[in-house]
Amino acid sequence: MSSKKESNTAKTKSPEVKKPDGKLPGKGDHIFLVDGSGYIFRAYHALPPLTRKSDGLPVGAVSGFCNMLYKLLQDTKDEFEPTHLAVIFDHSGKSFRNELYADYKAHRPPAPEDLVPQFALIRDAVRAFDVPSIEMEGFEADDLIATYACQAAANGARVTIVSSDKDLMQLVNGNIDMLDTMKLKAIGPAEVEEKFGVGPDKVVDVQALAGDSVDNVPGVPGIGIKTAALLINEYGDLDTLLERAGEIKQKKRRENLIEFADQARISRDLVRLKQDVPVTVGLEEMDIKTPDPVKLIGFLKDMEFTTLTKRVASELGVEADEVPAAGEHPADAPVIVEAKGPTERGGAPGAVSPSVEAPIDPDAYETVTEPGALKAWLKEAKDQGFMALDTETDSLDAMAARLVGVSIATRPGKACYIPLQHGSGEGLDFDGNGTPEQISLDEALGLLKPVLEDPAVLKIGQNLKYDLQVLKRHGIDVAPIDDTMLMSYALDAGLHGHGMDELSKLHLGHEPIPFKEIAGSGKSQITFDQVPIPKATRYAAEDADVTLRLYMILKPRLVAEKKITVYETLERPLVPVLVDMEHEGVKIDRQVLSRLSGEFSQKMGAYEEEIYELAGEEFNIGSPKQLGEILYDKKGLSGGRKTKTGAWSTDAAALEELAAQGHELPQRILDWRGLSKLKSTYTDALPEYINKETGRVHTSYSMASTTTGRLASSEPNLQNIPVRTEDGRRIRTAFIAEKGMKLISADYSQIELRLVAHIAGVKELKDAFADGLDIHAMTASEIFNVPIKGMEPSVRRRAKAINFGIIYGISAFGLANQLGISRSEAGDYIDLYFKRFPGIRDYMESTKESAHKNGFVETIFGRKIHLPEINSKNGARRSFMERAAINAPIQGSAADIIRRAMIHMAGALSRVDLKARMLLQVHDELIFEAPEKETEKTCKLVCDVMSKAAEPAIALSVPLDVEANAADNWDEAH
DNA sequence: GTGTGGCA
DNA sequence: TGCCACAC
Repeated sequence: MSSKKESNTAKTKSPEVKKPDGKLPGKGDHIFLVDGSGYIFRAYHALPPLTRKSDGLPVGAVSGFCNMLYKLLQDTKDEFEPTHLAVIFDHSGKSFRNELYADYKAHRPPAPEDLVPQFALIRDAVRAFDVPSIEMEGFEADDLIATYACQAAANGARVTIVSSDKDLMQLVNGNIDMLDTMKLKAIGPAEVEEKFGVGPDKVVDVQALAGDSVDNVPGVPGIGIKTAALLINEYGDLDTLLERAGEIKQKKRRENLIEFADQARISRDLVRLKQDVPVTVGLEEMDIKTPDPVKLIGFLKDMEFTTLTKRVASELGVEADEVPAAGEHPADAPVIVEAKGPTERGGAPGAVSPSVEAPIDPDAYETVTEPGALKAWLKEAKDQGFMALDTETDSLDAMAARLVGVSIATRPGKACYIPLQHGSGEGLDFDGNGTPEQISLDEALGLLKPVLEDPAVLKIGQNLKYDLQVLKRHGIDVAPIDDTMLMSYALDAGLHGHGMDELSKLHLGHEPIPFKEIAGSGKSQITFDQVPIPKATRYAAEDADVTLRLYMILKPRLVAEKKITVYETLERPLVPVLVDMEHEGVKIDRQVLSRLSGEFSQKMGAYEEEIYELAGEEFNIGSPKQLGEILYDKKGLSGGRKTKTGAWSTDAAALEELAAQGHELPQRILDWRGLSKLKSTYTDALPEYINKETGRVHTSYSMASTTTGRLASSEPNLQNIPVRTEDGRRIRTAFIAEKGMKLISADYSQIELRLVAHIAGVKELKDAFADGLDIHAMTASEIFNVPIKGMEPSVRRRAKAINFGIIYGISAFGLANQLGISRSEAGDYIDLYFKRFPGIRDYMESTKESAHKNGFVETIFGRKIHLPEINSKNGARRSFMERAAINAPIQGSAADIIRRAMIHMAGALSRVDLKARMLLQVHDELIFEAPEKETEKTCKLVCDVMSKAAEPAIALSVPLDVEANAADNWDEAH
């Protein structure tokens, strides 16, 4: 141990002090386990908000944490002679306790916005101190601490838990104590007894009875810590107490103990810490090491903690000025430290600070063809904790694409391309020596996998969902990730698109090499594996380089513009969820579709004959131009409208008008059109999308193509499968469950109207939803002043149209069209509606006003939707944007809620061990495939997760009702 | 109001 | 490219 002390005062870094000695703590050793999460919150709340001077990055909690950790290391050194130390964090997301009790910690508000980005920085700080930073998915820090404490104590070591969390007091015994560094107070068995009225071994029983409002542990009503201690001291333990509860004299207390016995037992399971977590980091890895001065001081300097930097430097005997600022944060973010202006350039010589502005030069990229070279790139990524990543494939279909190559960027301007399957096509010979030189696919994947799956290496990409999909099919589960496309979306939805080329031009002023230029276009287009490797390197490595540069611009903006929570809660975590859904696909019955297709063509043939007969000639029914001429010019039907291009309008509304006049031809055209659409778009097109390997259809969801936050589905679009007409619904019967499985469809009832009630604060609507009333009938009754009982269906229909109109930012014009009434009549309806629900008019007016003033609106979760043309001089255009402004918070909030539900769902299902897979999302509906035997349980869980999806971020003033049904096909389940 | 896709 | 039709 004395040698340790010497190394603690070593003057410079040397190889041996960095090397862990790997000694397992035993007799005579003293291990310190720091409750990192507790530390973070105390640091955050105890200190005034502090931001980094150069760029405003919030670093208050980081500063407090570093000071505490440093002080701990200093203060304890002489007093306790610690030999081992680790900092243990909660893993984000839920723990196994939510499985026991869904509401566990449900009252916890989300972390403050300016604290969120500091979590990763604090983990970096721990690493900079060369202290192990430990966390595990599914477990809380307390359980890890309990496991390590017991292991070490069993081995004869002394243990000190650095925390003031009362939940950890159950662990205290002769070998284990606690230290509250804030109050500089040691907590031993006596202190525990003072707090709980019982010894540490009975703390769990007392907590089980008393409950905990902070963690939402239910306990037994009417029993606090005092009473609980009294009872436990009298009866010995919880089980005996509950068995003999009948003996208790006080009536209410007796009744509650009997009624809530099970709840007390669940509470005990919640508070009892797990001591057998399958930890992956061993105690021997916690031996105290002297930090590497370059790493530690580099980090502190980068954070701009001047005082602490000086203190640490003098302690380590290093000149702080000689150490460059880290310039980036391992495992999290290469944050730009330098200022933008050219005058700020030319800092300390040798300081390597990545610059987004260094010119982009495709000739500078490296082609990696040797395993050794790949290893070097990956080592750099691992050492710095991040890399930009891009994959090249031979197809745009992620479920069919072959991986052709991978590109990596580690710094702006420093990027490489690793060709993997070039030239495998026939007759290709790029260098005249047979196939191109490249690392074999298997060897490259073997090298890439540990880094791409390393939780300490951040993978940065542009639309990474695609790359994740491809790599998943090659056995690699990439994590953690950051996505520049989604960052741009969280920041700038509505302002512009979020594709790489567009972002590059916009933010970097650089136009990336167009794909066309290397692969050609049209008929002569080649796939990427056929592109000569030098050309491929220029293109592929540039994409990784550009992505990294975009990241360095967009990531700080998320913090500065307070969109980090939107990104972290609604964008980033959805990526792996969608990867799984797309990967899973949905089963489609080919026979059903082909039968329908035949049936539809037969019917269409019959209609065609009839149509030609009525028209007096044969023509292309599918051509609006020809059709208009036949109907209006030839047949001379009246009342035709012209489109803005001057052609006759032949849309459904126009044809329906003609049909209503008693003409037969337009009705037949409508019938024909309906079938034609069903046949071409669905029955004929869908089978083409059945994947050869999986036999299922894998749609692709785009996360950043709507302005409001909705997803969009394409190739094929499974969000517009017919449901309205009988013929259309038959297409849904082709979507089926695997044998032994069922499809479950769960949808939100009236979610957008509920959000209107919540956002606009309309009491009558909120009450109606709370009471489960028929909302359209209720609206009709209110505005037309008729009783709900015995209401005419047409009256309810009108109210329903108005309700929809509200969601869309109603205009008299639109409502008139919808209901087939005059504009003035529609205007009267709207007036009536607003008179009855003035809150909605107020909401619309204030939304428009703020949209005009700010140029954007927001959802209830803070998602921003920009409306750059809201102040357009063109009146029609402006009105259009105003309606979009009214609709966006409603549609967008609903989209946010279902995104949250999807993100929560994956964990919720696996926690209770249900095998169901989420397959599809259709805006307010989620479709699952579940084992027949689990359908009931799955329906319940799905409804539960969906209806609570807004919590705990938002407390909605309306309930979110969800309906779920199971069946063999989608039509019956819906 | 928000999308995707087929067709001329 | 515009029109039309399907979904929520």
